[in-house]
Amino acid sequence: MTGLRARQKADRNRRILDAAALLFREVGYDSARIEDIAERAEVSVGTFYNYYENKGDILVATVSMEVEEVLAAGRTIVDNPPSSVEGALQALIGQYYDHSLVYLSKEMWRTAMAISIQQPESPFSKRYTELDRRLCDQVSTLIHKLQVKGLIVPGTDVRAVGEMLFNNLNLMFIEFAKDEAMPLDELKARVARQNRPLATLIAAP
Amino acid sequence: MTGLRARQKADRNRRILDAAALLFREVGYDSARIEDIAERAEVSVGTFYNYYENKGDILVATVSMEVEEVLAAGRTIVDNPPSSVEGALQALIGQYYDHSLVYLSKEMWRTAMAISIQQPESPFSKRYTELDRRLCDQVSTLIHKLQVKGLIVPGTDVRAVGEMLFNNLNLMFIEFAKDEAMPLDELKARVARQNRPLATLIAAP
DNA sequence: CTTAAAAAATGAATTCATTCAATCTTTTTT
DNA sequence: AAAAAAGATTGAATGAATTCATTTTTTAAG
Repeated sequence: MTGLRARQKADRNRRILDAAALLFREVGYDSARIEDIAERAEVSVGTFYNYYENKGDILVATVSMEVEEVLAAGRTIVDNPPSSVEGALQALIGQYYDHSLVYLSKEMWRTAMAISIQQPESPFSKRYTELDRRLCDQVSTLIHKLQVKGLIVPGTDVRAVGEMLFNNLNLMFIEFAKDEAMPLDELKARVARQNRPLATLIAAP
Repeated sequence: MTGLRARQKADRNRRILDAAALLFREVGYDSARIEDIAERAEVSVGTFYNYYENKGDILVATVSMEVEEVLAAGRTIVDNPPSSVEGALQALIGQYYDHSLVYLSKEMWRTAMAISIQQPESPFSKRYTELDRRLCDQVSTLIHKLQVKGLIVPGTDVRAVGEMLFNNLNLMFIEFAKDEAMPLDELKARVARQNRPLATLIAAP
């Protein structure tokens, strides 16, 4: 059986994470005070810092959980993709984007992305970056599957194409998060337009 | 002649900007205290805040000056591009990347990019975003010129291609800034590989 | 069961960005 | 040229994140 210490630790960690996620959603990242998070989690401020390096860290932890879900959602598309290059891409990317705002506000995304850029060495930033890499892989995998199905011209550098498509959809998501006024549909439409040339050109005749 | 007040204002503004740029380079962004910047610029802390909304703002101002130079450097390539799609792209992108680290450290880039994402409504963030847009336009312009020259298949959506190429080079630059160990050459090589499929496919036969 | 060692929790103290009411300087008006 | 108005500067006060010496709790040893 697990020792008392280990159980308490896991328990406190969860309480802190839950309290933070909730408070971020309620009042936004900036207005959420560490003191309040600590109070809700029934630990001291000092203890908070034993579990997370800094305020940003716990946001990135929250966001990472969301990205895990996005990855899982993407898997259903990759496992059974539409049979056109453009259609498959739109399905996967649409899945990503639709999931993105279910639990997180644009402000939370902005903050998490900013932190993962600014402090790339913190443990949770590394986790976030790793998740991005897996999303990128997922896009490449989709392209590869389409190639195996004969939908993409043989000899295409699948990884290069996947990376370019992913980097584009990722940067466009940053633009989307920066602009509170931009609706999801506009994001999708713009990315679809950007994808079209490449998608059309790599499609097997 | 300009009024005394206007002259003093311009002078103070320059002193603050110079002091900040220097201090950022000397000790890095985080360790540079507003109090020290103000002291070097021979103004009070309060005055600093009359000129810049917050600490991030003045970094983004510094970085923006650098991006202006990158834009100017890019113009020389666009005005007289190499006569192959891949070559032209590599020349322009190489110019961008080579310029990027002349005056700014990776840490300064990271911080500036993070701020422009996190506080997109601050005046200098808007300026930074605007400069990004102009860089993107420059890439599209290059593609367009190549198309006019007959080097790219007619009917290609030049803007869509330009945006995708730019978003890719931009995100790769973020990755580069996040990884202190990555050398410029690796960045260039990776982007060149990513560009190849699209560059090859849009090239007129 | 007691005691020593290790691991965690605690919150008061520190640090730094940011604010704002009071003061000073420049410009405009009479 | 004096007075009023407008525009700027100032630095002490505020507020929030982060630190760290001390205390408390848990585990391991005898």
